[in-house]
Amino acid sequence: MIQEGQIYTGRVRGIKPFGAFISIRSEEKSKDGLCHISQISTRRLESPSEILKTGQEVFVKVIKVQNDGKISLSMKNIDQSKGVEILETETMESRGQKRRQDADLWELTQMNNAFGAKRIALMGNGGEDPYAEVDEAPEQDSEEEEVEIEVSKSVPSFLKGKNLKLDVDESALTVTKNPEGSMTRVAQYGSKFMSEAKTRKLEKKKEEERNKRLEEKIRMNGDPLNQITRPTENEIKKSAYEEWQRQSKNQSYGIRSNMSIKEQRESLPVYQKRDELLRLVQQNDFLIVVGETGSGKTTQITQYLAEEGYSSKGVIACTQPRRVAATSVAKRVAQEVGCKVGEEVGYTIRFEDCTSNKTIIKYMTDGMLQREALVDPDLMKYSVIMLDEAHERTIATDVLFALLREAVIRRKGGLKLIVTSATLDSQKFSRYFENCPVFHIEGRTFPVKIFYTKEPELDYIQSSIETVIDVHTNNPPGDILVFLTGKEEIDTCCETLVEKMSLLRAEKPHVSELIVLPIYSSLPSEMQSRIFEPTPSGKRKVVLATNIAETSVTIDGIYYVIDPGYVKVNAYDPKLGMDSLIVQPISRAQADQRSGRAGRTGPGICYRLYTKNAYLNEMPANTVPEIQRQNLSYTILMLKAMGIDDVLGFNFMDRPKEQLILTALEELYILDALDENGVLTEFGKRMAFFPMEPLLSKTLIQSIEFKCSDEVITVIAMLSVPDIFYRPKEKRDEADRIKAKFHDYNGDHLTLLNVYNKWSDADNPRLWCQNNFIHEKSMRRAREVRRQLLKIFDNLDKRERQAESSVISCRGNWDLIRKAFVSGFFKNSAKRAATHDPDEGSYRTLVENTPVHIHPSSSLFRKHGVDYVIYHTLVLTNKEYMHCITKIDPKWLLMYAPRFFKTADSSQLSTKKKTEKLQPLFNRNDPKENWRLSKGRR
DNA sequence: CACTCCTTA
Repeated sequence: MIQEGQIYTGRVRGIKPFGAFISIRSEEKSKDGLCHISQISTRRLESPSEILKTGQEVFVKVIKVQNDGKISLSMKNIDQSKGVEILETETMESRGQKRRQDADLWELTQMNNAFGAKRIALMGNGGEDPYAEVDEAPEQDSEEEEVEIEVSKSVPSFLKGKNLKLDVDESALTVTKNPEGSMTRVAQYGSKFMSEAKTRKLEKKKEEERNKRLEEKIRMNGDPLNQITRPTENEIKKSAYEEWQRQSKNQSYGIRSNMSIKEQRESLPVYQKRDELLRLVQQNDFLIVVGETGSGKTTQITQYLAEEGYSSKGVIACTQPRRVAATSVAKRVAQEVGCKVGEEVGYTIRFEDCTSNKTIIKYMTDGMLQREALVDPDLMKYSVIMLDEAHERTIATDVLFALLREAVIRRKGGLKLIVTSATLDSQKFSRYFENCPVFHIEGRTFPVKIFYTKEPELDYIQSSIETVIDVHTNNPPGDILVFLTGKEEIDTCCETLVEKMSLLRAEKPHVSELIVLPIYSSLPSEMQSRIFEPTPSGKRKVVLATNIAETSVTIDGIYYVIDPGYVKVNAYDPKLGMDSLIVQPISRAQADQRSGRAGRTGPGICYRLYTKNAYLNEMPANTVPEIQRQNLSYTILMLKAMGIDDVLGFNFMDRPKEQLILTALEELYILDALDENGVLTEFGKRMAFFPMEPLLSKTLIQSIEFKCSDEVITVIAMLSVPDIFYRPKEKRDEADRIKAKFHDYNGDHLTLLNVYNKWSDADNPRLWCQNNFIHEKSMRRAREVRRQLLKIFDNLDKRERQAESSVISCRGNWDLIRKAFVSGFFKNSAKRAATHDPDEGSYRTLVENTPVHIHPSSSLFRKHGVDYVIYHTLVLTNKEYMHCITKIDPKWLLMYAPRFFKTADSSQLSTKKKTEKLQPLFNRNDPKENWRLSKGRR
């Protein structure tokens, strides 16, 4: 018999990313003639493959032999040369030694089926491989048992003494400059017009349902909306085509083709300052460039640097916050240089590396350079890096600020950094970069006349609509751009404008036609591109846009901008782990950016639907940088992976609140990416290989142990793209019905898997998407993410010297997929509220007990018998909604997140429940207690 | 009964 507490010789049977499988020799067979291989896991900083080799003999201590024959092992404090226990006395241990031991602890994990249990037959002297492996069938879930679960977070030593509890005030978003101002109040209460439109819509729907005859009548007479838009749509298309043909013949190439590329380049404002700019670059390692729009900085500065010879010392890089910007600028510059994209001039974005060894000018996304800094912190292949559009302050740019600042200093003149900024914060930028000079290049835009309202507007939707109609009826030709906060507002405004215009034109036939077009990111791209069609003469176009039209999309021919002064901003609440989409007043910088959109093709006018006083006194100067209002766990993991341990002291230009960093650290600790001392674990290192949120990378790695990585890769690819379900206004119900065909009983993660599988099986994927109301673009993107993930898995296998691929299919055992997600997303778990709860259908999160709701788009919406769930994200919009939800068995929380959950206090349980209760409370920190986790699972 | 925007080997 194998004895507890004894040291045995074992043999390493296989090395896993986490640890190893170890088999133990024993004199006697176990009851069923089988001996178990146990899994041993490690938290060392080295990879297990660096410590152990397959076939190697090791000394292990048996901690526990269970009734079913399962064995718990440990290698902690076993002298591997002698096979004896190292006994230490407490007094000898200095604090430092203790710490090192903690970090080196070989942690033991009781093997169970979910973690890839294998049995080996013990054959005696039969001559066959005594270690031949026998796969054990995955255990089916036993019938439901009631378990009460509560959170039992332990605070790691590196976070002890830190204030992890937040004050209520602090957890809420406070970014407004003037919380008492009229704009803030309006933002809080919302538009009366909107809420009225909403109730009107609801009533309308009710009426329609009640009276089918009326519906038929409407159909016979024609829907008022369609009556107006349909004939005009054809007209637009026809005349737009004619217009386009006329323009492409004479005009659109007109100005450009008259000028040679050389002449065009020399006509840019930046050309006048070429020599001065190059002198400053030569004299300084850091340089701030304030380049207004139309100055030519993005396309020219890189070329000047290359002409000046900087390319001989390394690649000249220029970062952009968006993928399209990186590719389109690279194409333009390649044209100017006279090469193909990918030769001397290239670009690198995710999934697309269009560079070669000839490339000397490289445009890339800021996120891409951030990933590159992870591999090479000194960025040795670059001689100059230009952080373009830095005033947008994306998280990647902010991180690069600090990383590049250090890299430039370390490389002592070998690397130059150019940062572009807006006028407003150029001094701040200069101070941060060692008081470097600021270089101004004037832009080339047309003047924009700005009008303010005399009184504060109480309903910005209503006044936007009124202003549009006013401009249309009274002002000379020129298209209108209106900035609204979201899809719902835009749709309602579109409808109202079309209605109002038809009434107006019936009354006053001389009023010209107004073409109303919406644009927001979730609109399919063929609908989006309609805004670029030129306006037929004699008509006017009004584009209702979200802030997508501030930077990402530029529409030619806009002469009027209507700016109500609000945006929807995402503010992450670290305490609740919840994104909040809140309507807020914009910043002054943003207001200026918006008005600038009127002056691109000629002098323009901007109507600001707020007072000048509000602009000056209620609006903050700058938008709060993203790094101060997002979940930072991915960013912090990257920093840790770069060897930056003191993230609290990291030199951010605008430091995020300590709470935001602390909760990110805590999240990483909970996921086992950080150890007790806040040091990156081997597991965390592996997580950093994946370009995604830590919750996702943890799930991905765990899925190997759950033997369902193939499927989990697909689901995570689907989670990493924008919403795949398309819901056009007219065919909403049909779309919903078709979507329901994909629903899985257990929730949205598996629904996504269904969709992906059906899509990849389809003969004609394009047609399939059309028929099933699915965004084809997102699906193709998901396939790209999937491919990338497969590659990363492959690389990890090579790194771990794994012969077999760790991409494993669960072959239909989809419970394993849900279990894998529990092991990553246990933090995002919620429990159905008690049935007597007044708010029926609501849930409460296990971590903070926040009331939350199932989003109506979920396949679990209004489903019964769903008591425990995990969710992908929590977003506060109209309500606190969980998005992408999957039903789970609460026992899984105990099994796969044992450091985080425990069963509820036994005194609260009924006697019946007590007998069924899975586990007594145990000491999570004692490896000897780990065996309890899977006891009772038979 | 429902969605600001963007990115990441």
